[in-house]
Amino acid sequence: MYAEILIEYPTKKIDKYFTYIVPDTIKEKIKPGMKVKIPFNTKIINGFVINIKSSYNETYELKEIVSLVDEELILNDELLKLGYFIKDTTLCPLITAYQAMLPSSLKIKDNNTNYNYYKTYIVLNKNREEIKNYLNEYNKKNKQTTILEELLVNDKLLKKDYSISAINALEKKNLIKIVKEQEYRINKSNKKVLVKHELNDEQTKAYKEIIETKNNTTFLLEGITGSGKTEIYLNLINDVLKMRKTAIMLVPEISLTMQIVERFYDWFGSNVAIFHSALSNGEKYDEYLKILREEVSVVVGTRSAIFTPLKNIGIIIIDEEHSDTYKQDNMPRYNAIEVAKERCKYHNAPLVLGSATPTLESKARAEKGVYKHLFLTKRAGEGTLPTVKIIDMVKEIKKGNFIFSEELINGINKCLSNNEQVIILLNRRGYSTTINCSNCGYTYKCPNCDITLTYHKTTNNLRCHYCGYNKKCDDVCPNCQEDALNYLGLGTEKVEIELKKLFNSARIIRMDQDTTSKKGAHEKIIETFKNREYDILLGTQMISKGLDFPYVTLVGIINADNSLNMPDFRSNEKTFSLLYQASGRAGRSNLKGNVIIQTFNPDNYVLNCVKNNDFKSFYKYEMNIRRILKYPPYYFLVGLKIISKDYKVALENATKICNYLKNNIDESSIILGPTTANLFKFNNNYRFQIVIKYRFDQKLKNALRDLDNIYLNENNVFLEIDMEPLHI
DNA sequence: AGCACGCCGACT
DNA sequence: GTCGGCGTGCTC
Repeated sequence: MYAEILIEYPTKKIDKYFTYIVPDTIKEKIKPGMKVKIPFNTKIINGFVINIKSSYNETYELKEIVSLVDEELILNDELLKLGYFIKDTTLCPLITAYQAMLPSSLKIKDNNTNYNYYKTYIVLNKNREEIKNYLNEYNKKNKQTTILEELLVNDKLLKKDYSISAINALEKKNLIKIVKEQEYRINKSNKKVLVKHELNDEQTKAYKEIIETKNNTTFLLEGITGSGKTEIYLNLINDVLKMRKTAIMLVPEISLTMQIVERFYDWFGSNVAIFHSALSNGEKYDEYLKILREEVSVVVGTRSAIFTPLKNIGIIIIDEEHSDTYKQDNMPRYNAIEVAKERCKYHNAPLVLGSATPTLESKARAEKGVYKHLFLTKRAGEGTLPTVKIIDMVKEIKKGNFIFSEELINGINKCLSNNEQVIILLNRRGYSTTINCSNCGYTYKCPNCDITLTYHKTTNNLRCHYCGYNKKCDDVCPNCQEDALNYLGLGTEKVEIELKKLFNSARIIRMDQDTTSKKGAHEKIIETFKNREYDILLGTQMISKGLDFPYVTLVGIINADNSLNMPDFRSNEKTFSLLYQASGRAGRSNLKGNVIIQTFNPDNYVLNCVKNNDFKSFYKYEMNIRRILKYPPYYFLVGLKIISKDYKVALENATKICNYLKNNIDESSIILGPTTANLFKFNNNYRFQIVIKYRFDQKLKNALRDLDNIYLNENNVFLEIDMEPLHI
């Protein structure tokens, strides 16, 4: 018996099967999808079984598998097959696809032996009558008798809570015994008594349409902010469970996971497993085990939760489907939406994509009838859409208001006096975005990357937000030694300081990458703000999505131009969705909401669409641009990056690749470049970029594969291929 | 990826 | 003379 095995190393160079002899001792147990120990070259490493076969035709001598690593953790057939799909669509080494499917604690290269978590209990070793008799005869009170009495009430007690000498004595007398039980680190007991909201007409219609469709259909549920999408999801999953099937629900990121997860626990109790990056390895391991053991039927999680080994999937729901967190930006560069489609096809299950601002791709597909289009146009409950105002900051600055407009200041004051809450959004962290010298014009740049350094006042240093480089701040210009350094641009740190100056009685909390690095920090900020321990929540885009604070009546957006000016073909779309989502945080209860958008481009079409809550017009406008410029959804994209420590080598190879593509792909496809990549220098690597726009190209995939293979053996230049990139 | 092997330069 | 730099090639 022989096994075809993938090696744990995630490189394209050894992306192939290695054949090993299966020793008789594990013949009965070995299955595809198992992790094994194997000799490879000079070391014993981990491998992953793909196929079992009875003969081999290799000419060289084979080695034997050393041992199985875990008999319980097997990737099932569906997921094994899915690995090939990932490899084929993202051009990754097969092993990386399987690595992505496993929680970090179970990754193939992980050598950690045991994540199982045990608790030690004491239980009675005789029946109750015997114990009662014993207590009567004993007729004394001490630690031992207390334990026995408590054990008569409770079946088991945690060993660590009681005196070890008393326990030992009782054990000797054979009255109790010690038992070890495996526990899950996350334990949600049973469901709560539910306050189910009645679905309104629109919700009911959407819900019925989905639940009555018995086959693999993709739905786009386009519902305005606060229209009650989650309520529909919960009802759908509830029905799926009744049919004895399972469900996956994806959410974009942790900051909003907890609010949604709580509702899932309320509905489904211990039938839910959760996955997101803030869980510890042990927690992830436990949640994974619950799924493998078929103890849960609902999984809620971020991107990688799309790979959970649930069987008999009845529905997959992807909330906030426009979120770019669903695409992984390193190997394997998969998009969870595409993976979801594949899994739904396999299980013949519906896929629901939900958003207030779907991607243009999704909306276009829905309009073409590829997806079934469902709408929610009304806020559920009492909420009404907020009133949005655009403030011209050019005029405000003339009045001397550099950061906050008069209108915003008044608005905040009004909120504070009404005991309502405010959210302030600024999509940039740090104190100031650049420091430059007004004497010689010097600007601080990262020595490793082509990017200006951001000044952080709390730590008094300059940081590169890309590679993490940081240095202490100087008092004078390092170039001309003049005391002429200017702090330009605005970050959340500075806004926080200014807010505190202006509203000294207000309680202000800041939420950005710098205040949420610790485990649980997200939840804590959201929780305390929800409990109204703070009046103003200030933060970057992480505060814009999905959160539900009934007492927020004002959302202020500072420097809305920030994201508008990003050098990316999606910048309009990103801006619209960011501002629209942020606006949606206001007025979610019976209190009327207001939104103030501060900008230097008050006439900008995108901003005015946000103002009018008009996704339709924005969509039409942006589709026209995309059509003219031949971008998605009219064309598909491939992004190639050519990376080298040596500028010349990078450029030469980029040009070579471009020529290769011109000769080897369909002439209807458009090749752009080579140009310098968006982040031209990153970590001391020079980066060039080629973009391919295509519609139907039979030759493209092969050409890309060939290129990929050619560049495997290059040591000083790397080729990175990104199929359907979100950013170029 | 990780490691052995091998071929050159600059040290006690 | 030998230690160690990293370029090359192989791994069932």
